[in-house]
Amino acid sequence: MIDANLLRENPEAIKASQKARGASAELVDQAVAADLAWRKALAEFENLRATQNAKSKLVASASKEERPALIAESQELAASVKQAETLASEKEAELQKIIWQIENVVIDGVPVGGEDDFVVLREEGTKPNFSFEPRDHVSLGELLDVIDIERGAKISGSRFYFLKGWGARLELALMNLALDQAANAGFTALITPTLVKPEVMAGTGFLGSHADEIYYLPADDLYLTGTSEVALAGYHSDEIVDITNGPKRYAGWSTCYRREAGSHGKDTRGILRVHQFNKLEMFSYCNPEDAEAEHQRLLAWQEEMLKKCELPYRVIDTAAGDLGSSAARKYDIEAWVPTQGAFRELTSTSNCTTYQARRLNVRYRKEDGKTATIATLNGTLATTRWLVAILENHQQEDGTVRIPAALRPYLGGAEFIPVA
RNA sequence: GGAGAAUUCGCCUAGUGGCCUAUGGCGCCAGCUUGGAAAGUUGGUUGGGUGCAAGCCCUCGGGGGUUCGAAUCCCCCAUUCUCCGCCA
Repeated sequence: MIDANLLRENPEAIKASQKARGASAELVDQAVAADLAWRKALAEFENLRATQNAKSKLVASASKEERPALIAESQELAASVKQAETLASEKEAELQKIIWQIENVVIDGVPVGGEDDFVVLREEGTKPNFSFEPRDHVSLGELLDVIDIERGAKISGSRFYFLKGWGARLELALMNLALDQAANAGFTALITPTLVKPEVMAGTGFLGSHADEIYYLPADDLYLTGTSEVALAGYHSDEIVDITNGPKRYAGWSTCYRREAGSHGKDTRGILRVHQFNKLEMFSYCNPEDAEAEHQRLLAWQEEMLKKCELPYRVIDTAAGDLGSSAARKYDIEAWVPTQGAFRELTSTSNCTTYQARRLNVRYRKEDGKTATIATLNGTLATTRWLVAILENHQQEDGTVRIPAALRPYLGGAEFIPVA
């Protein structure tokens, strides 16, 4: 949710942001009008209520003779108070409905445009130079017997798979490497619920335009989360978080579920785009003034992981039109996928500023003792998709895959994944 | 799935229709005291909304209701605990 003060003081800034995203600027005008209407109705109700409270108080101390007249007066008042209260809450609901649709205000400097208008910030690592025809991760998966897509489809349908043998171990190794890195950096590890209530899903901003990507269980009115970000953001909802000693950081591990409703025919081969995968997510609650610096720190930790996995990558600054509704800025790291001759997204880190926290009512205490809305940020540290890049970039001519040195301690010291 | 109990300001707790503008303790903050501390003592200590402000309104798990007036009475929901049943 955007800041009501900003709406009152500088609606033009919000309009400009909405335009940059390709979202509705008209919503902002509607919100300003609804805000005025609500405050007017609220003032009327509160004045009536104050009168009623005063009269009620008189009843208690009134004499027997005075009482009936006072009660009669109050009775009359009660009806108009109720009416005014109803009107005020209707106006508030109207305002909320509009204001919740307005997306986060984009940070200055974010590239304008849509999906293809990202800016490449840097490119790191060396792309492998194969002296043979490289196999894609599906072929390698079969050859090494580490990914079983056929049986995944047999029991669950398309976009499901089994990780098997060294494949299963490799994923756990990757997750553990990431978790250790995060823990050493001061993150608190969390294994999160993957079914959440509607208000939490809505609070994190996922029920907007992406609602059809989410699995929903109507019998229980619960949503399956597509990222542990949902649970991590909800973790401190309705709380005042202590960040006097710096940002509160969590490393959340969970299985993630995505319907991929809008992506039929896209990345149908292999495990690049699947309905279920595992992810280790960094999440940070911090002072809003520190949010942009924290964003850079999250990005640096992500790059550290990419380097440990010895993957060539580039960092992109996502354009305004491609940001999620909660994000004010987003950096993606894309790893080189040799058989596609392309960079593919392995991580994403978003600065949600105070937008998400305001919806979920997460605050911190300022130095003057007053409370204020906190800032939230998130970023991927490892996902199942990384296996694609690791397998393809580190393959040898004989089909074996060299294990990056940083992962070996988690795989009993093995240096290669052998052919099955 | 069935039966019962509970939910009060960080924690514990008092409170059965108006004097609740919510009691007391712990913790925390500030003052006094002290060479400094502890102890003692005095005061403060839930949050939110609105308004230029004074102020006003809301907040006793959440939402409705009864009433001139609800922490208190009624209904629904959530969560926790206990017991029974079922199950991995």
